[in-house]
Amino acid sequence: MDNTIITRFPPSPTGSLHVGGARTAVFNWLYARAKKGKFILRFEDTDQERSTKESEEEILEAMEWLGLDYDEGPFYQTKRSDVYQKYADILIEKGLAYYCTCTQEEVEAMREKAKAEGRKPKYDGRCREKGLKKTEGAVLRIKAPLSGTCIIKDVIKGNIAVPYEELDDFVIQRSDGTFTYNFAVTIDDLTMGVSPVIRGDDHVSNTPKQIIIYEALGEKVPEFGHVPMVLGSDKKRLSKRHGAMSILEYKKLGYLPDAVINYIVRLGWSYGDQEFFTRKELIEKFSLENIGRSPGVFDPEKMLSINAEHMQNSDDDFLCRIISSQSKIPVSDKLKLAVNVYKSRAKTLIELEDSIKVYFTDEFEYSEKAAKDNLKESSKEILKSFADKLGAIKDFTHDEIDAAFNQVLADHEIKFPKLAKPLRVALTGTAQGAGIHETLDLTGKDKAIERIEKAIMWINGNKC
RNA sequence: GUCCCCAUCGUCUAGCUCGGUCCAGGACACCGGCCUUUCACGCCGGCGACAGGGGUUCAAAUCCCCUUGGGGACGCCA
Repeated sequence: MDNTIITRFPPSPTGSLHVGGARTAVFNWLYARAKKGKFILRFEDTDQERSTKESEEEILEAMEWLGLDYDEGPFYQTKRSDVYQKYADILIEKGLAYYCTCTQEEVEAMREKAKAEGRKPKYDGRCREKGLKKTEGAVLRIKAPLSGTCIIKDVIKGNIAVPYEELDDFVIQRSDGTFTYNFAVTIDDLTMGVSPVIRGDDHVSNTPKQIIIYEALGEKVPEFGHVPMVLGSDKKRLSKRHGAMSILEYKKLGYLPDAVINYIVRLGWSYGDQEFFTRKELIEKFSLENIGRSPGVFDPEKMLSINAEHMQNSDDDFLCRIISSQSKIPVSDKLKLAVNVYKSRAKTLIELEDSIKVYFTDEFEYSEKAAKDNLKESSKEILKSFADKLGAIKDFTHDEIDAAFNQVLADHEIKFPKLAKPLRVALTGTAQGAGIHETLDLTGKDKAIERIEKAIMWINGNKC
């Protein structure tokens, strides 16, 4: 018809969207966006036992959070059996599919035997030429080529050759009338015009089966792109214990969706030495050719640091809105200032919120060590005289504050840190954080005096 | 067992298509230092890899073969 690129993401709603799944979703989405094509969402829910509505909703929510919008769907395989039946009938008519009445036990026995003889475990095709009619308990099998080689044209891995002898006459329709995964996927991709089919590495061995179906139907075989798996730190397939939790967990942990996408894409794909990408840049620069061929290990630390980088590069207003919605602190110039000053000190949105909330509440505690080291008897007078000077200030400007600093410093014959450090602890409860001017600005004059007095009381109380 | 895929610092990777510019570059982590009232940020420097063995070649991380290692798949699951 036309050359529009159509990609798809086909999760089975049997669990949440985790890192690996999200990555193939992102690759498909990016490629469609990069090529100005279409991105389709399709739920492969033919496994009625394990599919749940909750999983479906969670996947939808995760995709929305990541900003992976789709142009068509979501489609549901369970609602498309009539389409599959139509194509199965074509195959039967062409004599390229046949009914088989072997029991599962019989087939299992064949496989055991073949295995024992050192051959590939497979169905031996005993019903292939029997011309059996459809009967209770019969399955529909495809007539697979007996010889020759299947060439998978893979845009990522290059051509892959698999001898047809490796495959058997696999089942395309179960005895209960439902269709198997390989058949449903193929018909879906075919009828939805999907190409390239971008999916995980673990599907390469399914691909020859699907090619057999396309060819039996006399249809054009799409292009494939198999992306390598994501591994855990032990080089084993990623699982919960490696931190392969739901992608939504990262939202809870305070990650930015763009950072998650950046990390996930860069794991297995590269663009020279560049590490940091905005979503826009990714769409501009993404290409299938630059996806690597080897599996990659998921590194939570690197993802964290990419997130920190995205935080730093984020617009203050944008960060402000997120912090406000997650913390109930209303958006204000003060919040914006706080975000601006603290965003380079936080690796996640949660850390950011934690570090600035002291400016929006009167309830905060001194960190034990910070108080012990800085709120000492010797700091009392210094703090006291600074509070007095502050009280006398007319304009709460940096110049006036500096003047107050200098006076206190001169009066007590001390260096700046002797005042600044206890002051920061008095104002924020911790020994580290923003510069003292920013800290004062965020606290406000009256609150600053109040907190200094509170700190002095604390020193007095602590003494006894 | 059989088939398929893969192999550069601890990890993600550049380089491999067109062998020499690579005694291998960047990033995370780690270790020093600078900046600085603190902590971050930033900047500078350090540590650290072509799995092994054979070829081909004047020359190999780059091409070929073998070995080893890792991953995946062999269902009326997806």
